[in-house]
Amino acid sequence: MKLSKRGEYGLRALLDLTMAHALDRPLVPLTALAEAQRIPATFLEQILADLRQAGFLTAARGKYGGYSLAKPANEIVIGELVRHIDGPLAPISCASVTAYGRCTCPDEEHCGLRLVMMDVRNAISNVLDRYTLQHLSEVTLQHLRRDGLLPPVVELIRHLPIHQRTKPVPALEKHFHVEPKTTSKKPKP
Amino acid sequence: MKLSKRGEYGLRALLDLTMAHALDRPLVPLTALAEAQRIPATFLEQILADLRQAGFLTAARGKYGGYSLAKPANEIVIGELVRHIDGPLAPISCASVTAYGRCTCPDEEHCGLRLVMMDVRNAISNVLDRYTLQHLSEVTLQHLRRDGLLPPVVELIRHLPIHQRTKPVPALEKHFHVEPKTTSKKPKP
DNA sequence: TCTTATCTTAACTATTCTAGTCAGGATTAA
DNA sequence: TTAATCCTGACTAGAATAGTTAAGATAAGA
Repeated sequence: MKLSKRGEYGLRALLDLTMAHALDRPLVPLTALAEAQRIPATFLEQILADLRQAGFLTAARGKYGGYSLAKPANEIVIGELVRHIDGPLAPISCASVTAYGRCTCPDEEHCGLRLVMMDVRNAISNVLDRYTLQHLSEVTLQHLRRDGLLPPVVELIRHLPIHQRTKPVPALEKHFHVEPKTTSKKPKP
Repeated sequence: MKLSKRGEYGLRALLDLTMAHALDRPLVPLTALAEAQRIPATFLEQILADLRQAGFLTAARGKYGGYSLAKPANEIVIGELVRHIDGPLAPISCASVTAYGRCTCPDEEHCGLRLVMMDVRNAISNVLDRYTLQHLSEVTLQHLRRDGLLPPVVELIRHLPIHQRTKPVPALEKHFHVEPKTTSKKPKP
């Protein structure tokens, strides 16, 4: 019934990212996530690259780049993350709702084991599909606040400038071709 | 969140054994279990040997030998079987009740991931620790009866003589729930 | 006693999975 | 131009998984 290290690391990193976002640091470099959670950086790189390709994250390259959540934290369900990283929730394939497959049992229709495993599957889903990154972030931040602490990852990126590279989504650019912006000069105060 | 093949095969074989017992065939040779469930016999041999050493089964060697449950089916809890074969129910060690171990996370005390995984662990336990082989056997037999069938394993051993090598089948225990025998002597009528 | 059916034990193997590492490249801010 | 970042793909050591193989020990029945 194990969650893999990949899964554990991925979730921990996303949780840090969510908390950082909640504290106005929506862009976090991988190194900070890896250091805060003591995850081997090159391994985490793999994991986050995968989560980006799956649409959970966005990344900004280059100096002062990093990762951000691709959607609001309350739309990222833990169960979906676990399914993406570690596969179906059900202990055996014939008990899976989202990824049903026949098991090797000769008579699935009458199988009492299948019934109990379907109950297990639903019990897991009732937890993991109920909560989002938002929930985990809130409860963790609340615990930390009670002890007067901030998430370590936020401490680690305090010194970095806040770069507004998480540009406002260019709604019109998707519909029109527009010339690249000419550098308009700001009047100095 | 997977159950291993070992776990699946072990549970299927035990369930067959329980149903056979319920139908007055408490002693089943490995070959019948393997054939009925389409499990490689030599692999199942390994699994049952382990379950015997763990005290869930007894074995009778020699001709007309086989395996039997070592205790009444209503005392063999599915969760314990799964724990024995596949390890703790909790997805990560820091969420385990019966086998707690620190995970690699730097701040377990405030970890929201741990909380959700403890909920998952409890949800799994609430299913697997509630049901016994007796329950699974009953529901499976009921399904089979509804379709006018017997468990294949029982068909497979019909031709074998019933050898009273294990303790006499306690006829009344099937009809009444009786407490495990205590050492206190009851007055004889 | 001999044969046959059964469990016992231990070692062996092939494949896949896990948990990473490593090298080189592309992109961006300063 | 340089430093900090993400990107991609290949690589690997070790463990786990799912078995197989071989040489016994035991018991029933002829």
